This record gives sequence, C-alpha cells and structure tokens, in this order.
Amino acid sequence: MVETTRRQAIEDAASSLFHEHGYSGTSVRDIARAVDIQGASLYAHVTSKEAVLQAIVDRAATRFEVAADAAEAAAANERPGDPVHAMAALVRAHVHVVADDVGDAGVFVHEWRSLGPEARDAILARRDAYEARFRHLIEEGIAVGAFGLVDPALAATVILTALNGIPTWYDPDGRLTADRIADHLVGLVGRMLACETL
Amino acid sequence: MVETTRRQAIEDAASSLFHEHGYSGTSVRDIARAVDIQGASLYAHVTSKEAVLQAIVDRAATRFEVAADAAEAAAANERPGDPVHAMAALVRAHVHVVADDVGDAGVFVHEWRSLGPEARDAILARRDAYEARFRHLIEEGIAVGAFGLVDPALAATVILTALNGIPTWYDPDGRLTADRIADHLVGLVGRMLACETL
DNA sequence: CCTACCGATCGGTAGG
DNA sequence: CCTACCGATCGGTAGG
Repeated sequence: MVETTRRQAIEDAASSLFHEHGYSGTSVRDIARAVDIQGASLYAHVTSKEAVLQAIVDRAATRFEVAADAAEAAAANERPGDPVHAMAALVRAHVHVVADDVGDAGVFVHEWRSLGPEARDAILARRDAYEARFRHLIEEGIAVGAFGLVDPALAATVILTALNGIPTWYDPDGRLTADRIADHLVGLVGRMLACETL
Repeated sequence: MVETTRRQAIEDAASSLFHEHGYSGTSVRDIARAVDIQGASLYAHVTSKEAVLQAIVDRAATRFEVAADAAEAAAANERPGDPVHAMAALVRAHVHVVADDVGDAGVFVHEWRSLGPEARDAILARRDAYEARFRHLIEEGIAVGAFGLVDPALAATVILTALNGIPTWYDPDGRLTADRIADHLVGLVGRMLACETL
C-alpha cells in the first residue's frame, strides 16, 4: 500500500488492527505505534478514534458499492436480462473488493457496531441497500424462471453472510488466489440458486 | 433460561454481552451489573474475565459437537452411506444449536480470538475438527457421485461460514422459525453441492 | 457478597 | 509532532 497522506497511513494501520483485534481491543496508542508516532500525536491528524473507524467503514462501503455498480452495469451490457450472469458478476466483484483490502472488508463487516448511533444507522442503510441488490436479482431470477423457488430474502442473507465471512479466512498467500476463489464461489452460489429442472 | 448456579447466571449474562459488544467491549462491571452485584463481587464466583470467556466458548463447542455426533449417528442409521442425508442432518443440527443459544454461538464464532494462546489453540483444534466433518462428508459425496466436483475444503469453509453468520442475523421473534430456517438452509446447501446431472 | 483500594491503561487536551 | 498531563475506567486484590 502506497500512502499519499499521513492520515491515510493511520487509517490503513488502524484498519488491520481493528480487523485483527477489534475496535475495542485496539487502543489509539496501538495505532500510533504502528505508524511510529506518539499516542497523543495521532490527534494532530484525526479528531477521534471513532472518526478513524468511520472513515474506514465509509471507504470500504464505497468500494463495495462502486464495484457492484460496475459489475451490474457490465453484466447488463453483456447479457441484458440475465440474472444468472448478473449474480455471478456481483459475487465476483465482491470477492475482489475483499481480497484487495481484507482489513477494510473485515472492519466493514464486523466493527460498524462500535460506531455512534447516527454513523451506525447510516452504514446500516448502505448495508441494507447492498444486500437488496442480491435480493432483487434473486427475485428477478425467480420471476424469469432462471432460479428455483428459494426465499429471496433468506437466500440473499445467506449468500451475503458467506461472502462477508471471507475476510475471516482469506489468506493472500494461501492455496487459492482471489480469482480462483471467485470462480468457485460463483459456481457454488449459482448452483445454490439454480432452477432444479435445469 | 433457568439458572441452577450463580456461576451459570454470570456466564449467561456474559455470553449475551460478549455477543453484543465483544469481549474487549464488555467490562467485568458490565457483567456484574447484569446479575445485580458489584463488579468486585464477581470474583467470588469466577477467577478472571478470560475464564468466563473460556467457559462460554467451551460449552458452546461441546454443544455443537454433541449435536453433530447425534445428527451423524442418526443419519447413518436412517440412510447408511447417504452423504446427502448426512449433510442435511448436520446443517439442521447446527442451525438448532445456534437458535438454542445465539449468544453462545456468536461468542464461539467471533470471540475465541480474545482467549490466551493455549485456550485459543485448543478451541481452534475443535473448530477445525468440526469443519472437517463437513469436508469429509463432501469428499465422500463426491466419491460416490452424490455431489458435484466442488473443492471440498473451500465448500466446507463456505458452508460453515454461512452457518457461522446465523448468530449475526437470527431473530427468535423474526419471520422465520429456526425450523424453517433449517429447512431452507438444507435446501440451499444441498443444491450448492448437488451433482449437476441430477 | 460488600467496601475500599491497587497500578495500569484508556481516549483525549494543553501548550509548545 | 512532542512532552506533560487530565479524569475515567480497566481487571483484579485485600480484608472482612
């Protein structure tokens, strides 16, 4: 990671610390040590510990949204009205966002609970909208007979939960590359939703 | 929950607090307040905060193991050599253990990282053994042609990750009962692993 | 199970 | 970005 600003370096360090030890399990001095400054000096760059968390969660949410927008647009262009193809693109995009920054993804998934009420509500709304992409695609797929008769809301939650778990086990140096993981997940999710009379 | 001992009441209170706010985000005084005693009085019943976490994680692990043992034994008895049936039983058992105590399940899934090195290693071994049940069943199902050609390790991780996410969204007063959720998950997981030429 | 208390650490501020 | 420092809270102990 090439940091352009000190502020970004702090957020990057905090991201992996929050991911590894949780927000409550990380002190501002832990973050400061990771960027080689004194604990109190952190406040020359950030206003509070919670503001750092909010910045991380915000940028992570934006990355997921941007990637999903691009994936859905590309899928609609390549194969209009094909929810199977669109779902595959969405899953693939998600896997790559996670793999690009496991810390951010993990914090986005687990640590938003530590935000204050307003910030938490805002991020929950974005999470809901993101999950709705999956649900709507499933509903569309059922309507056109491409998917079997699953409960769309439950299926969307299960798929997203499986995707959200990736930061807890993904290893950049592991057996499978992000691309291969995406391939497998596209297959697993595809079959999970498949119309049984295929 | 009917508590037989004060110790159990403390663990139950700690379980839901750890689940809601995390281990680091919960103070011993938070736990004490939940059982209406002074913070320091907690130490008349437990030796340390970490010992409470360990007790919760231990009992949760045992519940998952006992339920999986029973499910696999019953499945082997009902339909010997049928990995599809065995997988369904395993998934169903898991869902019910989670639904029976969402707090314990959530702590088991997320908070074991806060344990000391020895306890953490011990619980990791039990988690690995539990995941291996799923992996072995998938390998068996592929061998007998009941499942498609998925990557067994990856599929087991994805399934378990989806199951592990249940404590984060399950609501006892929600739209779906634990039984219905189990039905749906059995179907989703079954299709996910299905031999494509069914 | 309580009161009283311990040293350590917490997030954050003042003033340079 | 540093030193010096703040009040609050942390997990835990002593002694009853």
